[in-house]
Formats: sequence, structure tokens, C-alpha cells
Amino acid sequence: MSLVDLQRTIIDWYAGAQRDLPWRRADCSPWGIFVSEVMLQQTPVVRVEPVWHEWMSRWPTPTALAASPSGEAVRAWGRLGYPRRALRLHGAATAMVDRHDGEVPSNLEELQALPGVGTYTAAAVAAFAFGARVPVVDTNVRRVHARAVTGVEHAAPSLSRAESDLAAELLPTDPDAARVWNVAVMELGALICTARGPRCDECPVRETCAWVRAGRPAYDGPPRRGQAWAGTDRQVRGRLLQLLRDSADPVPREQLEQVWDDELQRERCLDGLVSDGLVEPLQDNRFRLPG
DNA sequence: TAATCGTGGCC
DNA sequence: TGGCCAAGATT
Repeated sequence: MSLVDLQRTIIDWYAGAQRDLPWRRADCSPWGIFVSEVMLQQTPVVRVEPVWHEWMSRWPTPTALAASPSGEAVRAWGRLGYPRRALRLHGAATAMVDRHDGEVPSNLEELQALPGVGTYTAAAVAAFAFGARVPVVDTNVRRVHARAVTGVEHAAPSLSRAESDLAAELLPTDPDAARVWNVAVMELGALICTARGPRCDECPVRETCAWVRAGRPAYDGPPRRGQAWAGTDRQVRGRLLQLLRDSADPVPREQLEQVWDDELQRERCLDGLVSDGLVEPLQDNRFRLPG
């Protein structure tokens, strides 16, 4: 199967299988796409969708978000996880107001200069919001390429130069095809070519997939890092912040002390939240989300 | 470069 | 039951 055939096969599959997500609709603004991309960093679609609608209703433009206190962004973030993303989103909105006339910038350099925007998000916004012909490489895309082309079950823990080069080679030359290709490969990874239990029998490229042809060999690369949780600072930070999110008024220190027994760890985490800008200490030994 | 940073659902 | 995973960024 030629490269063009592979591209057409996946693009055709996408036409019939794509999910109807609000940030994919033609009337979605670049700001809406930008917000969705940040929310989707490490957070599943089903959890993002309701919060995204709330944000779009409350803050339909970068200017609107920048006019609210950063703590309101953290509160409205709810339980999406990694709340520093909310702070960075607020910072990005402020930067758009200060440097880009209140608009989402369209080129990669300006996008990546915004807080919370790395290689992936810059490419995704440039491609999905502005139609730029740039390879968009996320964990789904990396897995599809690893299986369909390279013939291994999982991509390596970190993005390699070879993977980036491969993604650039696979991107269709035609701009219209390139636009669909990026989202189509991502969707294939999200719906069919999943990390666990891939649905190879439903896959449009099962006949040519290098991993399937090799007999679906088990992963043989370096160990993939797990994510410890119980007893970690992340758990403590999560509890502290949840208390502050759920309280309309500033919270006394004694109340925060009840979410975790280990005083040393608790204080370290509270200090960390303050230095991160997620929590604001008041004069009277109370704490709140930044005002 | 590797560690850190939330949260919840799934097999 | 619990390890694994989800459209990563930052330091």
C-alpha cells in the first residue's frame, strides 16, 4: 500500500467514524480550540466537555478570561486535574490581550511562547484553528505510527527525532488533506488503536499494519513510567486545593490542617501551592484561591 | 533527562 | 483489586 493510499484510507475512515466534539465544529473560535487543547492535556474528552462548555459560556474570549481573577479560573477548572493548567490558561489569555490584540496568535513561535503551550499544543492550535500544514504529534499519533509503520506496540517514553521525522513524512502534501489527516490519525488512536485492547478487527489499516503483520509482538522497549499516587505530594495538594475550590470564603489554616496528618508534608505542599500561585495566603492566617 | 504535577474510570 | 492510562508542559 502506497503512502497516498494509507492517507486516503485513514481520512476516509475518519469521515464516517469521527466524534462530534464541540471544538471540532466549524463555528468554534480559535479561542475555543485553544482552551480545549489545554484542557485535553492528560485529561479524557468525556471529563473535559462539560467544563469546556462552562468556560466558553463564561469566558467567550481571551479578554473576558483575562478580566477575571486567576483564582476564578482555578475554581472553574474543577476536578480536571493538574490545576496549574488553569493558571497558565489565564496567563495565556493575559498575554494574548497584552501582545496579540486579544486574539489567539496563529504562528507556532508565538503560540509556543504562551504559558502552558508546548510543542504539541502549539502545533494543534496552528493546525486545527488556523489550518496550518504542520504535523500534530500527540500520544495517540505516536502510538498509531509506532504500530502501523514501525511495527512495535508502544512508542518510546519520550518523542524521538526519528518519530518527528516520520510524522513529517506522513503528513499529506495537499493542505486540505493535511488538515484532515492530523485529526484523523489522532482519532484512530483514540477510538481504535488504543493503548490497551486495540480493536484491530475494526481498524481501516489492519491489512497493512506493521505491528499486526509482525504478529502483534509485546512491547520490548524501556520501562514505561508509572504514576505513583497514594501518599504523594500530588494527593495532598489535591486535597488542599479541593477544599479551597469548594469554599466561597477564605479557609482558616486549622481547617486545611485536617485534610492531611503529616504536618511536614502538609506544610510543604501548602507552601508549594502558594509559590505556584495557586493559593494566596491572607494576613489573618487564612488562605484562598488568588483574587 | 527524568521527575513532577490531579483525577477518575476501566479491564 | 489495582496498575495503567488519558489531545503534555515545565524545570
